[in-house]
Amino acid sequence: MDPINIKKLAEALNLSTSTVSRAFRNNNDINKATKERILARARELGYQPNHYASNLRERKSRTIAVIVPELANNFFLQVINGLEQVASAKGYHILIYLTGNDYEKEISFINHLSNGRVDGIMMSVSGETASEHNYLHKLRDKNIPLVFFDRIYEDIDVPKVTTDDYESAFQATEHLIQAGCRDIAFLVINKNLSIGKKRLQGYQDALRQHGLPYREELVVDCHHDHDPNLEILRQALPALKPDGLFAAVERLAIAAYFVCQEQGIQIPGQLKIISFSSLEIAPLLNPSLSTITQPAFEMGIQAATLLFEAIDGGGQEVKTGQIVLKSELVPRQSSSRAGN
Amino acid sequence: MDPINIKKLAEALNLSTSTVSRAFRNNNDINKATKERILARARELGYQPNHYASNLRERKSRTIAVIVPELANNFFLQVINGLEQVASAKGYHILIYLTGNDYEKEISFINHLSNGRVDGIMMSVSGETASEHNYLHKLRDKNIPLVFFDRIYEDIDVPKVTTDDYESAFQATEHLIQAGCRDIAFLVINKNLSIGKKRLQGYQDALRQHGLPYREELVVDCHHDHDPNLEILRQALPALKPDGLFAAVERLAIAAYFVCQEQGIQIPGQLKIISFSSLEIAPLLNPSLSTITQPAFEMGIQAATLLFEAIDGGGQEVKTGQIVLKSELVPRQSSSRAGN
DNA sequence: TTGTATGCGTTATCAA
DNA sequence: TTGATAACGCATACAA
Repeated sequence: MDPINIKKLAEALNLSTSTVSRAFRNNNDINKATKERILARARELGYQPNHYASNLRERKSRTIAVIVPELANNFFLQVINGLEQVASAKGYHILIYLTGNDYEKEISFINHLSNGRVDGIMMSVSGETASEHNYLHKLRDKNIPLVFFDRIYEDIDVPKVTTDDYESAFQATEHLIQAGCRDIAFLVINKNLSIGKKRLQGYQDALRQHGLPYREELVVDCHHDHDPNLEILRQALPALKPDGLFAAVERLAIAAYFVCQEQGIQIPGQLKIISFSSLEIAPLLNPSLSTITQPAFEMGIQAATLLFEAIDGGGQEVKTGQIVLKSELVPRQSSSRAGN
Repeated sequence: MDPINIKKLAEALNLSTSTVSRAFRNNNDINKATKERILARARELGYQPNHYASNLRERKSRTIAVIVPELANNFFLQVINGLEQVASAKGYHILIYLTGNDYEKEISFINHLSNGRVDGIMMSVSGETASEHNYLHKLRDKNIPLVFFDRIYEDIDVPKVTTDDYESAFQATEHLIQAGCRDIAFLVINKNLSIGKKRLQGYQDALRQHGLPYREELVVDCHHDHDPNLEILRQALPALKPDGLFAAVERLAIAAYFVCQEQGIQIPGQLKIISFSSLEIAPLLNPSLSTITQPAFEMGIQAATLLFEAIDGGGQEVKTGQIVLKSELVPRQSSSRAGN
């Protein structure tokens, strides 16, 4: 098939390309009847305006990018679901990029995307707070709005949507203390990353406030991947013999469950566990898992809304506020007082 | 900032746009030194070739679309992960579209994508086999390759990647029978959809082969959404009193677990359960869930590979074969013989 | 209400 | 090895 384009369609209708073009936009400078005629014929010939040509002309892509560390994670999934709802309602398309927690990849994506490929970017960052973020300035220079969610760089002045990480971590730790724990391990992937840091602080402050010592060895540095985490915990649990465990990320609680199963450690009898988690089936685990649940879907909606405000606002008055959503602590069996 | 483009960069370097353009492609018709100089200056000025202009010119988008019914599903997640691995290795970008199991949306996406927006499409279909699929012919007319995975339309002649649904369903049913079940319920969302149909057949044939009657009332039609499923099962379980339950989709097993918990039905004592599922934490459920696990990641890789073969092959010799991957039955406590 | 002409930023062809 | 030019398909300013 030779491809159909606006010119051929115009010829077939004995009209000019401008008129045809007008039929496909909400342009009122066109006769209703001709518009109908054009659309009818277009359907017949299978014509659709070429997206790339339109974008080139309009300098608008109607596309946004979402950059996340990974997909195999209920949290990001739900966020993307929220984003999708907002985006598709506005007729926007979504490009998805996975950094795999690789900082270099993040830089590469951003560079790639700063060429007008997208109208805006939503990102949960992969790198460490300490690292250089100059590559992000390019976006500002090019007027491409950026919104952070969950994992953020604090030194970059863009709109951010997070949850109350510090407070939730404080509560979670307090919850374990009140359940009778004294030696509470904190599992974290990167305690220098935005969220890891905040959650660590909440953990520390809760200990302090309840007169418990902060013991650095109880902070267990974990990995992004499952198998190394199993190894780490196989060593750490017998060595540290904690009676409480607070996981900063769902995946770490899962690993802990597996290792407890292996080593015959009773939850919550010998070890009480609570974790940040977006797992819908937390109640079905053995034992059911106490969670701090972040409003992930809502977060996607909010972040997307901020992003579209920036896009529609023409990048002029860039809002740079931070929205903090509340997480919910749901106690279940894994952290119940012994005997229950 | 006034935007930088190839022309300005060329001026700044006292070169022609053609030369600059060559520097950004693997074009050997260029002096190594000038190329270096161009790239250096480009970095300095923050120049990146405009994606839309390039695409318009080259008629290649280096972008593919993946259309899935939903995201909140470990299976699709893992498939997309596989796809992403293949695509990013080839420098392709991924657009993601969610149908929400809405057939109309699927049609709309396909129409949208038939304008050259993408170089290829990977889809797990949302509609019923019975419905009209003429909108898909447009893709063929426009030489946009399409590959189906998991949920397919059999009447459309494109490459397909599925798993051995019939055999797995047969095995799963047989597994329950051998565990002592006689009244085995089959939970399915759409028994007319490709996979639902195959799995139903496997279920039926296994019953027959083992001399058990096929009772239509034991086939429970479920919903895509969680809450309605709870309602359905709250009614169905007490009414049917099955001693075995085979869920065609992970989500249905989850719903069954919740309802059993509510109604105090013992798994596996009173009811044995097995389900298609890609849940990594199936071993941690209470009780651990017996699964038929599809090689989802592998499926993503295979489907993406087929897609790129079609894309790179210029859409000429369109392969239309079907790849069938093997699923794995993993027995766990939820279907163990009473007492274990 | 419709048509003409121009350019969006890039790349391919051809000539130098 | 480099440069001039045309074209990709569309949308807008302007003229009719």
